[in-house]
Amino acid sequence: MAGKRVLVVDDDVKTVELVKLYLNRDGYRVLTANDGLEALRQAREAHPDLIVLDLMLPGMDGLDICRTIREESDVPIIMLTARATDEDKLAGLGLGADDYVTKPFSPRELAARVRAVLRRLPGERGPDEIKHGGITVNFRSHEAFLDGNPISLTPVEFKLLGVMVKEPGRVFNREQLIEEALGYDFEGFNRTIDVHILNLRRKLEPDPSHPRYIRTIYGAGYKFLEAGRDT
Amino acid sequence: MAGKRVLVVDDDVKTVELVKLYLNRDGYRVLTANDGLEALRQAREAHPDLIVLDLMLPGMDGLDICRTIREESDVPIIMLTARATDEDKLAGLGLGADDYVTKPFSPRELAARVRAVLRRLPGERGPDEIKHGGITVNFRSHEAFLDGNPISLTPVEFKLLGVMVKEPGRVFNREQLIEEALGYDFEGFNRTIDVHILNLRRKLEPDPSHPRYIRTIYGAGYKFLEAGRDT
DNA sequence: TCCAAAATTAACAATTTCTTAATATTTGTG
DNA sequence: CACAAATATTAAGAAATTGTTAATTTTGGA
Repeated sequence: MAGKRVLVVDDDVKTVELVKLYLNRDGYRVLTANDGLEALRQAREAHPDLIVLDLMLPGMDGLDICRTIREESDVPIIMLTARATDEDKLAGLGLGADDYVTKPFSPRELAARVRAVLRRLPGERGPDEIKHGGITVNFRSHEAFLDGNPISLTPVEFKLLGVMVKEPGRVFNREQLIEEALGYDFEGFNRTIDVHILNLRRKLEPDPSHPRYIRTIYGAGYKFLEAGRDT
Repeated sequence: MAGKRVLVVDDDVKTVELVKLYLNRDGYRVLTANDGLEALRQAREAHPDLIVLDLMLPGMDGLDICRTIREESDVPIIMLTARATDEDKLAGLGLGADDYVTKPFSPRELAARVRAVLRRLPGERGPDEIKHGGITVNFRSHEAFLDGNPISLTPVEFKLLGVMVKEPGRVFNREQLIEEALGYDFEGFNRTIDVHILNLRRKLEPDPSHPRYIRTIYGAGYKFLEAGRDT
């Protein structure tokens, strides 16, 4: 993951610079363009891994740019717009935008969305079903099982488990879990995660006070234990 | 790393001199400015590696300066301010400040933050796992192993070992270890590190009284022995 | 709109870790 | 070898983190 390239297109230089700053901080290489033609040129020549595209552009409309780029490649696009109507949203998504951010936006949130879109890129989507130990998570049917028996999870619980189960052994801190399970626009208390973890454990741990699947890493976060390991 | 340049901007001459003294001591070359216009001129002409910027300036507001500088470069900025409200903090960070210190501040802490910001600049992060001799440190899973067997470390112990293991053979003095493992806002006793090192040794040294991995350098600090060396 | 389920927050308890201080040991030096 | 300075060790109290419960707010559907 050595510095993916992100093309940021907006006619407002300040906006572009602000976004660039935040993306740089996340380790991305940032290309910029201030109008539609320049955006097209960059998209064709540099083949960025993702494009952040303002809907309102001088000369050529953002929707046209989006459509044109879409005809030439599958690069993910995050739309940026002042308008917030559902029609715009649908139009943008219909044209192949992967996400949608309305102005004024927090650069922090945009950066989170860029991370999210790029993260779910490689290999499109993972397998429909993942098994580890006695836990089975089926993303297609949105079901979870413990030793073959279905367990009923709330949406947040399902996402939490899903995120951790995809990378067994990896420690996720609360901020990471919030970003994945509660959404990057969540502004609340990060210990909310604790309660969801607690509820998850009650549903899937044989002995919730001695967790076998979801382990706490003191001072760091939580992780789903890789299968077979018991330490 | 030959003397990075830091621009310090504050209308109070004493403050500037105090900060300059501490930064000089750390080996930085320090430029100074007492008002907004001078700050802008310096920023444009000298291209410093980092700017310490007071929020309250005569003539031009610090936020305006910050915004203007941001339009012209990606130089990291540490905000300095008497106000401490969350809105100010957000405004500053939204404008691209990299860190925030509220007055009155300890010059020691400011210097530490300058080091921290400059350190995380080259960015990215190292490998997920590092091995030396019988020691393995996995940053992804937040685990450490001795000859393949997991050893359970506290957060501070893990950070300490992690820092040293990344640069085997390098001596770290107590202040450096405190900055990395306890945080640059730590105000406590120097010798706290000794206890953590002791506890680390108990967990990972086959014979803690004859350390093989974490060696004491009398009068200097500690180092993680490079693999294969035994002296 | 109203209800039920879910999510979030707040408060307090339980646990783990950190820090300090006091004492012992080791190291370097004249 | 003796002395001073630096480091090691121990144990206890302080601080931080997490677990848990319960009350409140929000959400989504009938």
